[in-house]
Amino acid sequence: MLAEQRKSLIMDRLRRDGQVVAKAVAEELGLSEDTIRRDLRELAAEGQLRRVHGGAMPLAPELPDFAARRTVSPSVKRALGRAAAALVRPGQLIFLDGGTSTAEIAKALPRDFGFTIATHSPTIAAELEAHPTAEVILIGGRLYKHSMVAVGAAASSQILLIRPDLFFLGATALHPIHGLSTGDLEEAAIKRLIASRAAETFLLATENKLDHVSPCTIMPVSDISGIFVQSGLASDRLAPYRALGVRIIETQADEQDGS
Amino acid sequence: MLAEQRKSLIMDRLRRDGQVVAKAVAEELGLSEDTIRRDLRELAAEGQLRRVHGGAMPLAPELPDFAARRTVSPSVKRALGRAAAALVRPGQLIFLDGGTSTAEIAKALPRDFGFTIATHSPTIAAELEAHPTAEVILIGGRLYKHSMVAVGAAASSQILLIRPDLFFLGATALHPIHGLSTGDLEEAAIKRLIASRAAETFLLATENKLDHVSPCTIMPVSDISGIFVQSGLASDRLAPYRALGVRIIETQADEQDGS
DNA sequence: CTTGACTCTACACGAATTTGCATGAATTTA
DNA sequence: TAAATTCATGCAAATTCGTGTAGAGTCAAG
Repeated sequence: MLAEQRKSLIMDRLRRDGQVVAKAVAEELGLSEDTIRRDLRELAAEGQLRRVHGGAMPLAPELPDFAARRTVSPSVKRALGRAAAALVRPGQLIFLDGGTSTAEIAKALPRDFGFTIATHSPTIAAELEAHPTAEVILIGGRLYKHSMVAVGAAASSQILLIRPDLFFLGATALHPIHGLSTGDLEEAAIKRLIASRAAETFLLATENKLDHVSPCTIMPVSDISGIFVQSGLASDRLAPYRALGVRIIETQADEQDGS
Repeated sequence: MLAEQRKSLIMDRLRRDGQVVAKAVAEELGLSEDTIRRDLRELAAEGQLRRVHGGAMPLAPELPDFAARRTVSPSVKRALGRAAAALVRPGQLIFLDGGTSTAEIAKALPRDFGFTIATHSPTIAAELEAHPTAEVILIGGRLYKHSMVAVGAAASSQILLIRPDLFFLGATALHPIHGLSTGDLEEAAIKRLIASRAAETFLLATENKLDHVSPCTIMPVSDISGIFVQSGLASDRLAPYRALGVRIIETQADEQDGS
């Protein structure tokens, strides 16, 4: 185990969990706490993290807006992201929608083979900067600030030039009768367009999206191939969706809930 | 076994695993560790990887490269960014190039009136999420990972649809005779195209860019309207540029030097 | 075919780095 | 206040590093 490798693992944990506990890392890696403490000290000296008693914290106390949205269900979204990323196969073209759930997919993408990611979210694209093997296609257009995705005619015309194998979609609301919906008309149009181009479309849905309705309809539930949800939901909540012929993929969140 | 063959195998491993352990490679190939170490040293000298104790790591996983570039002169870049942002007028269309200097412009943009920012850098676009009054146009295309900007035919065709009032440009090198240059051919082409569409083009140049040359030429110095530089440079270093009819805007860094 | 220059590899050895343990100080918790 | 963690430092053992050196292989000129 290389020292640098440890440090990058520590930084990964920090970004993922928002904190790092020295003892936990030491046990996990089978090394002495001294070694981990030394790493933390050096990373702190490099300005990579903030040293605290027992471990370390990120430098910036997380952007308030981002933090607020994260508190919804960070570990659940991670689980959804991991499960979705596992569908990716070498050489495929994957379209990632904007949003915090799909951002988790970007973090969990495999690193041992090549594929192409298309996205109209600059946030997702920036996230992929560190990825070693992913080719990235950025879809441009007028940027809809609230959700940070490109929309409009320019975005549409670029989307028409590609044909993704998989489309991982986020939505504000999901309802068995009213389908997928979101708050902005143009955003809904773009999502619909991407789905029409993609061979398969999958939705990532946290519990708070289920059985809700937002003003702008994206498409009926039957138009998507599958929905990723957290495990442990009552089966009668999922039954109406199953009845529409949609695959429901339940994902297990890891034990350690990030705060 | 040819040396080059070993090196490319090492690079493959690095891309695949995100790390390389000298000892492991030596055993696998039945060679001495010395040989592998030599290869690693040479690859590091070529800028292909980052040498660490026990092996090697990719160049920019944790963005040490980015961090290193920042440490060049954070307060100077802030000063350049502030001065450039001060040129922006209400209602204008501003094109921001990718890079750490132009990112400082994005941070310093006025917040008391409206304007439009176009950029082919998802990093810059993400930076503008928090801006209250800026409209953002994202230029898409194939993402050139190293500098995180969209390039290629798709990007070009979108740029041809807009006509910016100002273009704030970054470059790897600046030379009175050889002009502006950078390391990638496509990146140079995109910069050139944007400049040809913009009414005025301004370069942000930290001291380390002056009187250097990179492989791919962007354009002659005389094609740009002005260059932002830090104050306190020897006047004979700037004279050759002034002689080309280019405005030199000197900017005063603030007292508190970041780190 | 031989010679000489050049390159590459393995081994040797001192220097530098890393790691785990011990100790006493500092901090947190009850 | 007392007990329990956690921390920083010093130290020794192990690993890794860089340089110098010698031997093997390649290539071209003679």
